[in-house]
Amino acid sequence: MRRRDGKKEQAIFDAAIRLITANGFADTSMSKIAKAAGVSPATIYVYFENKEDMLNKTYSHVKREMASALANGLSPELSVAEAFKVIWYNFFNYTLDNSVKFSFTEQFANSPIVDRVRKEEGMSYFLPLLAWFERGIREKVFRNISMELFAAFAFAPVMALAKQHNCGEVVLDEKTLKTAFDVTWSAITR
Amino acid sequence: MRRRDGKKEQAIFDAAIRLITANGFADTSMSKIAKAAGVSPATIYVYFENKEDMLNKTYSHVKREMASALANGLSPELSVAEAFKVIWYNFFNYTLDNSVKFSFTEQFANSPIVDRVRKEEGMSYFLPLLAWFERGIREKVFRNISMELFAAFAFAPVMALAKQHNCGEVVLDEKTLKTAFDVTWSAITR
Amino acid sequence: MRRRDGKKEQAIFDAAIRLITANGFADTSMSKIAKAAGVSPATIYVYFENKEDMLNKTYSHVKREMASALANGLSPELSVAEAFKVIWYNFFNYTLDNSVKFSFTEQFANSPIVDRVRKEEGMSYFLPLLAWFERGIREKVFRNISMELFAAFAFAPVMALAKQHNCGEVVLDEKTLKTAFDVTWSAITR
Amino acid sequence: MRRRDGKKEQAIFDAAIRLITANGFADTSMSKIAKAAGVSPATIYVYFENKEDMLNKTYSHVKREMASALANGLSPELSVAEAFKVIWYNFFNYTLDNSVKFSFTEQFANSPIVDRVRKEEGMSYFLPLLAWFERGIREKVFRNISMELFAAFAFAPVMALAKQHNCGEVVLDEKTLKTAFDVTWSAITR
DNA sequence: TATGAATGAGCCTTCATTCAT
DNA sequence: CATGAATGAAGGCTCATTCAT
Repeated sequence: MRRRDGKKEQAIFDAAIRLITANGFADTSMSKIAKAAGVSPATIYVYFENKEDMLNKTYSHVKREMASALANGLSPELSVAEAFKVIWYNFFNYTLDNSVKFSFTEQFANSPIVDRVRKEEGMSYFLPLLAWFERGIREKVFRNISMELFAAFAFAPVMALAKQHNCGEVVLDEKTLKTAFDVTWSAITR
Repeated sequence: MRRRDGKKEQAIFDAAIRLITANGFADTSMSKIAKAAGVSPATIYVYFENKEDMLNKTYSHVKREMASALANGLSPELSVAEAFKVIWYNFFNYTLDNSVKFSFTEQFANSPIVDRVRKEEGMSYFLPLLAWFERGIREKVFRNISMELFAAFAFAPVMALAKQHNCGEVVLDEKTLKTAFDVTWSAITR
Repeated sequence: MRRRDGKKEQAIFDAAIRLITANGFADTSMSKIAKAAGVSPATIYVYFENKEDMLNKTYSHVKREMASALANGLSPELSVAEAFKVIWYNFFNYTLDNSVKFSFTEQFANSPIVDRVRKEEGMSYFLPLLAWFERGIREKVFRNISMELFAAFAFAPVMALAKQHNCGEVVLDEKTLKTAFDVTWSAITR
Repeated sequence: MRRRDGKKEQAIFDAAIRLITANGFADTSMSKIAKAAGVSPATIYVYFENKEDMLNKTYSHVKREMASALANGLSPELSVAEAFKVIWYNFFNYTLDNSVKFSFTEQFANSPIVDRVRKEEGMSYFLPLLAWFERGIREKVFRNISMELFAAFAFAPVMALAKQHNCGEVVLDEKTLKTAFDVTWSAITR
């Protein structure tokens, strides 16, 4: 008996992300995903319970990868300011380098298709970053605001710009990026 | 000969916004919209060419209404600072009072379903507000940044918070709102 | 109160013949016919009971016209041979000059859509021509065969050629026509 | 993995031929064909791309069978006269024994529904018979006329009579058949 | 495990016909 | 008489999922 084939699962993930991002969840049939992944439609049901389960697992998969990317280069020796800068640029770079995956997750940010449980699970991957925020408050580097407010001002503008960049509506060069960071910094610090 | 019934069209708009926001575009059948609007499925095709056309026209309809709400209370005598405050609070209030319509438009912000033409048309309704931004730059109230950067920092955080509020993840009381405005203001001004 | 408008009825006939010939009966909607005829769909129901009735009446209309065309130039003084030649060429010319109407009737020759009653009515218009056949038998010009056999050999080949001509598969020049007539003549005469 | 079931395809062919001949193409729904064939509507789409493709393939299927029937009993030793007689009677017998299939093909002889490609493919099955015609010309048995004229006079009357027979308008007994053949023979020979 | 065949349910859309003016 | 709006019914087709191998 063959074991589950990790490569097949990965191929299904990749095909699903690509097709769903391009055409939307409902307009992406299991057959198309199967064909793009090089497997039979029935094979998908070996790895996932059903279409919704496949989406949820794919969503988690991407979110975990994304959270991991954000933490890249962080170390306890860094100052809060340095750490924030690292995270902020990591975020920007991830969205630009992985625009398809980024768009994929954004598509479900306000959608009822991905269930609440998975979304919270997705959030949880980012919790380690939260420690930096709390330290920033304690050290009186950041404004004394709630985490939600902080996140909204620290990352929502980045995401908005990244989306526009991926659509080709805006060009984000080195200088613009620096300006964006400066504005962000002046918003969240005392 | 019967005349076209504006009430029917409005009923279709309302039903479409409500159902599509709740279940997504693809999972909202024309039959369900028709039933919710109290008309026959075929009647929808009297007012719209097809499902996609219905979505596009509904999108425009909502965007126009939204832009109109944002301009409420504006007058040329206001200072830039006053005008911005009016617009910002108008925006916040609209998203809170019309959470369904706001979610509806957000659902298509990064989706290929609503066509580019309609999105640009939707944008155009907001152009009058642009004049205030340009005046703010001229008067050296705002930072000297591009309109895209400005919009990202002035409104993306509001939208992020509004979404969380509508999901029940965050409570936006008077005080929080004031804080949010202050942070925004410190971000975009010199 | 206005009386029924013959021009409208004629316009409906013309549109129906043209569209049904081009696209078939079932693929020609009442709305399309109405639009092509420059009237409202509801207006068609002033002149006809329903779609089937419209087809049947159109069919009769064309058949009567066709029978009339075949008799053109006939007169009692002609010999049987002369009369047959007139009819045969009339038939040929009609099919070539009125290829759309000819195709229209052919479309229903073996179809259950036009009812039996109308088909027999259509046949009846051709009865006057039958007298010439009987006279030809009596005068021992024609073979002593049944009317059905006679019709099959006298006209079926012409129709087959006319159809091919209208499809562009065959070119019928003067010389070919004469040959065709000669072959026909040698088939049906003693 | 299940294998494709030739019996299912044949059942679909049979049901389609029967129903389309009786009610016409447009008035024969895929559901009805499926039910008559004892399969699910969706199953038809396993074997055919769409309704039109199903019709085209069914048409080809019948044409091939028909051409095969016409060649039954032919052998190179036969004289042209003998061979023609064999073919002619084969044709007649086929139309009488397979009146439904014959009507089926006739229904599309002058219709744009079956595409040109399929019609030419259908024609091609009859090409082997063409050799006999050419030999008949060479041996100066047949008149020196084009193939189209030959076909029109050799077979169009047969077809016309067969149709009337199938409608019950004419009875074709042994003697009538012989007469028909004699008339045909006198038409096409010198 | 892996797969292509098979399917019942459902969707978008069209249409012949009627309604109301 | 004339008409555009309105509609219930039906059709072609797709799809998520299961079957049988």
